[in-house]
Amino acid sequence: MDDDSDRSSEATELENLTTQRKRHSDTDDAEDSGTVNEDESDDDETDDQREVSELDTSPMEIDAYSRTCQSETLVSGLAEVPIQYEMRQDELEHLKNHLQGSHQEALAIVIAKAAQSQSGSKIQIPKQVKSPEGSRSYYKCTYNECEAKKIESCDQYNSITKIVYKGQHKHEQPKKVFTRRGKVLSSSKGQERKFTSKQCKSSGSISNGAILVEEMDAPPPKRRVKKNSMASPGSVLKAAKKPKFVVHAAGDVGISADGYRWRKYGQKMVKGNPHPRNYYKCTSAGCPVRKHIEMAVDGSSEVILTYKGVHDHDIPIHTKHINSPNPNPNALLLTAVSSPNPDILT
DNA sequence: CGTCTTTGACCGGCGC
DNA sequence: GCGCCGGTCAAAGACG
Repeated sequence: MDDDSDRSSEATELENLTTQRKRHSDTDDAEDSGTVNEDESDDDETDDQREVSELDTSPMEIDAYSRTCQSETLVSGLAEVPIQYEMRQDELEHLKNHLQGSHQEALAIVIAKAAQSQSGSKIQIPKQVKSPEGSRSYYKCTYNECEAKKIESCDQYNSITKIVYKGQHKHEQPKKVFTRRGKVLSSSKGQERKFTSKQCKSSGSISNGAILVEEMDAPPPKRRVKKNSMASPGSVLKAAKKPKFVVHAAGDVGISADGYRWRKYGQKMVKGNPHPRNYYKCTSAGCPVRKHIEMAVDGSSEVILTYKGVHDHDIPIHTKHINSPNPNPNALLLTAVSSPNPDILT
């Protein structure tokens, strides 16, 4: 089978996922929110998380609360938490240029930009105003009833020339750090170990382009070991060092165009998500890389891709998108994320 | 006929 | 120790 059909089959899979989402969309909104709340409370709830629940918050409010905490996470850069960051078109262009180089560099840009936009204590929603000299981005604190605003001025090279803060935050700076599933990773005693074992080395996102990239150290290996094949401690150690990437992408972006060939080896319903998670292996001989794809729980069309491991080979196909005059920046970013760059591991 | 997908079963980790 | 859960295996079927 050729590469195009590979991509198309995976695209079909994603289309199926999208279809499933659409099929669920009428009924799942209420179900989703209920499921999320229920699941997190009965499964992963920690003391700190209960603290959130005790605030009599709806699932959406909890989500908002966890998002509020994400900027803190970004600063520390050490937790498994999605970080939302809206990237402007000119920034995307800038990113694309850098993607021609190393993806680590590109990631650094995303991260830096995200850090810039979230350097305050809150996630802020930007509204951009362009001018010949550059652009201004308007941010508003998303915290309930908080009127604090930030105006960020950039020059034509997208360098931030001025940041103006208006108003005071009416709340404490959030200190809790949540995992993706709502686990509190820091701020309470006894969480430090887990914090370091699941740390996120770097993060960035493009929410408008709808891609969110997370890179994290792999958690301790959960792979089962066959009874008759004694795994050496060395191999376990090696597995433990497998990097893990989590990519959030909108359903309509070219997420299948990461350039590698994948073979589906499993599908599983996971708790807290009405949509199945699909498991894929890289089909290249000996390549240990795996990924799984699932639809986001929330009402968005977001698709969550999780990559495990590093490809020990080059991209097997010619990604003509990359060489085209107008490459899809999202596909570029995904290609960058999954490309076998050893630098990203260190 | 080879390759890929589907899907139920199995296994290990983890929390209680 | 038990049960739940996520991840993987592998047989069977589908497909080109």
